[in-house]
Amino acid sequence: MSKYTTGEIAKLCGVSVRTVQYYDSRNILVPSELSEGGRRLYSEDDLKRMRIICFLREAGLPINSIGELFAEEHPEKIISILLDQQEQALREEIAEGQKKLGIIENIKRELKEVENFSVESIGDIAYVMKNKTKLRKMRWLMVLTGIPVTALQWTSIILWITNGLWWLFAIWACVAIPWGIAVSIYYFKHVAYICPECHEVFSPRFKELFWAYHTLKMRRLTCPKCGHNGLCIEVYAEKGGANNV
Amino acid sequence: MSKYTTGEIAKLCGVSVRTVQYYDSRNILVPSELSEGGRRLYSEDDLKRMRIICFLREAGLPINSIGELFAEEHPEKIISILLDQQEQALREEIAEGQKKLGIIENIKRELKEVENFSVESIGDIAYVMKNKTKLRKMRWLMVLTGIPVTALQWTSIILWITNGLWWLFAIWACVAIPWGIAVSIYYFKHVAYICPECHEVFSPRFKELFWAYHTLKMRRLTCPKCGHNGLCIEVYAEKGGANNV
DNA sequence: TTGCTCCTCACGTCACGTGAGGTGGC
DNA sequence: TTGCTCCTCACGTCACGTGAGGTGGC
Repeated sequence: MSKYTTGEIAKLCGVSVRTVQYYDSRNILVPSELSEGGRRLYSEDDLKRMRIICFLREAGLPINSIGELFAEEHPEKIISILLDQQEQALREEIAEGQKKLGIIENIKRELKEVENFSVESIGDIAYVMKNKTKLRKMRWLMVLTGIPVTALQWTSIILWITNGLWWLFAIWACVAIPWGIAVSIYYFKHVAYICPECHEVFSPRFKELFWAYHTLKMRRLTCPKCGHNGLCIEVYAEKGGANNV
Repeated sequence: MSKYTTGEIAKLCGVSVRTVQYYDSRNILVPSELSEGGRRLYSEDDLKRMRIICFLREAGLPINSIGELFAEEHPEKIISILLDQQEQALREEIAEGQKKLGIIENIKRELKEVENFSVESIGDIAYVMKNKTKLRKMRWLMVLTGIPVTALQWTSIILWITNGLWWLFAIWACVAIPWGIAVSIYYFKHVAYICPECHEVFSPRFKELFWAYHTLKMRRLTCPKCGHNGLCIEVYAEKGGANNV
């Protein structure tokens, strides 16, 4: 019967000598014999067992579980539980990793649009990302409530042209003007802006907001804190005031 | 200027008090003030910084990297490097997780076909899995080399029936019989079997092998080690003999 | 005065890696 | 005798969690 030394077991299983020693100390794989000089001697069965241990470790099973499996009289009872648990854990781990990856990719994308980068810009990106869905929801809500108004607008215009039916357009005007004001107020109450200079989140005056130059995501405003005038990113305004984020 | 205690910072950022204290000890977020009683007092800026730290931690960045980012005079130089590194690391982590998941699923599938489960059965599964591609390759090789022989067979049979061309079939027989023998020898030289009882990997005699009852993956054989007779899983025979796996 | 919060050690986690200093075995 | 392998401590990793024992602040 051939005997293997620590180093041989390690090489045959593709692990370090330290790992083999560690499994001994943790009672996962205790050598079946010790030499007179105190060296570990492993049997053929030990090698087989080590191969099984390494295989299960490749699947990510913790060594304690592997140890329990070997200690158990009826391993068939716990093996499937262990595998199910590990599968569950791995799925969560992967999902976690993908979530992190998503955050990284988001940061990278947003980073491209930042001009004067400082560490605080990351705070702005965090703010934008966390409220992105809320802002999007609100914008969609506005588009959807706008559809009937727009439909009425075109219907009334067409009827005016084709049938000379002018009063439908008058009704539309009576509806659309208050609707436009209400919507604007609602919208401006629920958005805030981030100063690219001092990274303050602020809600500007309605008047400034209304007339300011803007793109889809930004608006040229003056920061009430540092006085900087520039393009500010639009975000959803958290309840409780802009400062109390 | 409002000041926050450790507990307030923790609650506002959704972490534990211990975490806030830990970031202080690691110089990631040192409170801007200490009370006379030695309690940590955090400013508004500290809170903002903590938010950024927590956000970057959500992306999985190590706190040391976050600390460097804040220490750096030109963070724009290292932020993209850090993000790229982290993205790379996450992709590897996810790939690693998926590999482990694949192993788990494989074990589960193979486990269903095992009757008398013992821990050693996992060793068998490992063996089967590691040599699966080799075995599959060999089987495909045999099928592919068999195609011209089979083509010749049918061509000759058809020509014999339709044109009375008997000698083509005779040629086929002269080719096919040695071919069959050669292929069988080659095949049986490259496969081994695992005893379901003692988990020994063995290569049986050609005669026993040839006549034994078999399915696609198993063959009824007698184990030379323990004498057990039963269905043994077919595996690829590792070079250097079956025992020296 | 009484809860509540906060403070500082200090150990534990998980599976080893990495020396240090010494020795077995060919 | 000389390399090579192996041995046992013992600390380090990473980001905290979890007590223990004591104190600040309303």
